[in-house]
Amino acid sequence: MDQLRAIRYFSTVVETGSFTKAAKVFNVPPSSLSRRVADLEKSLGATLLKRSTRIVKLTEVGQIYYKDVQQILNQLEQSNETVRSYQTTPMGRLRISSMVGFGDKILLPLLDEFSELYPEIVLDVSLSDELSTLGRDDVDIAIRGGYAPNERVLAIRLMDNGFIPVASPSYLEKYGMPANAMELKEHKGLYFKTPTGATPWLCKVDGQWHDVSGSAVAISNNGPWLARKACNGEGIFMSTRWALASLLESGKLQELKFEHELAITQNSDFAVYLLYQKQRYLVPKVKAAVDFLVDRIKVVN
Amino acid sequence: MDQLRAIRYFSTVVETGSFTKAAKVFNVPPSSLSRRVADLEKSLGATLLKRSTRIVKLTEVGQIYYKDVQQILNQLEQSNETVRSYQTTPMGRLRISSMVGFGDKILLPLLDEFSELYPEIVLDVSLSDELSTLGRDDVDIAIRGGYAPNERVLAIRLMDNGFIPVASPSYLEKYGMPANAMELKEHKGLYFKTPTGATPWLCKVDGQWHDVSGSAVAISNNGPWLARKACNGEGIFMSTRWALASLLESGKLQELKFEHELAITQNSDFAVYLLYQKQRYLVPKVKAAVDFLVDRIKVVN
DNA sequence: ATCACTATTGCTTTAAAGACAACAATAAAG
DNA sequence: CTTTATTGTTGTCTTTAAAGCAATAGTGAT
Repeated sequence: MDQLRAIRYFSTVVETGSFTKAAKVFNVPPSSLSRRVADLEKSLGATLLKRSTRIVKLTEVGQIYYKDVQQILNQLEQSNETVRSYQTTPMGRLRISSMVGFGDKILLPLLDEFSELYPEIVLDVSLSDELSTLGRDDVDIAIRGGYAPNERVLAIRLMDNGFIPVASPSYLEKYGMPANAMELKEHKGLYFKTPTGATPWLCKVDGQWHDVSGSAVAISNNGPWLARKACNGEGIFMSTRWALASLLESGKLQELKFEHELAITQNSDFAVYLLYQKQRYLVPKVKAAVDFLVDRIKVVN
Repeated sequence: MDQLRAIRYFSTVVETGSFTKAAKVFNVPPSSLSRRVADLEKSLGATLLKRSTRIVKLTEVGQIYYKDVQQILNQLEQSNETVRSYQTTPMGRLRISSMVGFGDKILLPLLDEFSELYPEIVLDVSLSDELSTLGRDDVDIAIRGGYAPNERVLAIRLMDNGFIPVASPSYLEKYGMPANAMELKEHKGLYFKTPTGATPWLCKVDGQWHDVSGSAVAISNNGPWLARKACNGEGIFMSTRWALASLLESGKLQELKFEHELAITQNSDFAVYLLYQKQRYLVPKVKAAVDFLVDRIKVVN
């Protein structure tokens, strides 16, 4: 029995929820799928699917097996691709996932340039602050802030990701420049929201963390909108230096500096990391992109 | 093409270093292997094996592919086993790996009892302080001290693994009881050696780590031998409380207590962990062993 | 230079999967 | 409650792919 074929059949039967639909995917009669899946079940000594003429659904073991097998198929496909593309020019679909802010400000402009260098690579970019699981094989390269990678995943520190407090000159004129971090509590705040929650204003004094957040004017996961509000003098805003760079340069916002530095998490090592599966570095398109991004971003930085 | 079969052929050709030898493993003529491997290479568009009539060896890509594929075969086999053994009585070979000291003192006695409970399980126990990689699928259950598991691996904290300093009454009579941790520097030391190196005497005072190791009398990875030396009054010894329990109880050794606790690593969370792949918990033999060990050790503790 | 062994190739045989039609079962529609 | 359309399975035939076997060519050791 061709177990792999049987597994592929089983897998798409699960996904389409029907033997006939799955049969169309493979351009074979439904009877083939029925037979192969039956073979597979026989060889495993367990029924994977509960069938009726109208509905097909997974049994308890079936669910387990489907999950496992899904991953195995992915890995096999990746290994095949690694070998197939070995020592060829970079080409094919490259799936990149990035944090929204970083993607807008830094990644996408770089990728335009990258596309010119490697026209045979088709970029498939997803911007999201939800941390996709990576290693679960749905992405070639991921860019995340302070993500703890597992052993199969390599992390390259791209740039610092420290948050700095800023406000517009008009705001500071109206409400005064806070003399120290503690005074921030009396100010108005525009808060950036990550998937793990809002980002408070924290300050470490004598080894002790203090929450110095002011009253909230607005909370959002949309950085530019908050930045505009900050420019309008609606409050103090904390964001990354790179996201604020242009506004700082034009003078629309200015950085607030304190004796004790601010942060938005007690985790000290807040940085932007580029993540990829280390074995995938052998695939030319992945290697090209990793090398390119690391080089460019480290130079800029 | 039955890719899986081709991969299995390829894999054992690599392992036996010969098409003919591999053919005997499968009870098929060598020509079959030759053809299937050739098919595989054709489908991958790369040569995996450099053949001459006398010698077969992997190409560069071949090595990569072999490694990947090995793991995939393992995972598939595990998934199949999971389904096959689903809801059967615990049976089959159970591979356990443990640290030497813990194995001798605690694990093996418990396993004797376990064997009586589950006579159909064949135990395959390896004691070693080298941290086997686990998750790389060569072991069902591993017991390790302070191992950082990856996401696929579940870690259950079994018991504390803090090191305590001990010495024989005779030693203390001769050299005096050290009044504080710093004085240890003037004493004689018996040092336990882990695969990552010897274990110094460390002491945290006011948030600052100090090495308070005394002059070395002996260094070994053999705990009992060092313990005997300590009983002979040859020096101060640091080891885990559970390893020293009987000697402490009999009074042959006594614990040295200081205001500032000692440790052998700056890592605070030093404990004995039981590790297993979480999906494997569905396999009855693994579930039986994990449940048994956790229950028994937590009760004792 | 010969010899023993090994991988490959051509051809035949055998086994397994695909194709097609008929059938049985079930959920929705009237 | 019956009909109907759809779906999964089963039987039989066809096609495809792998196994078997014998012969060949190449290579490292004697």
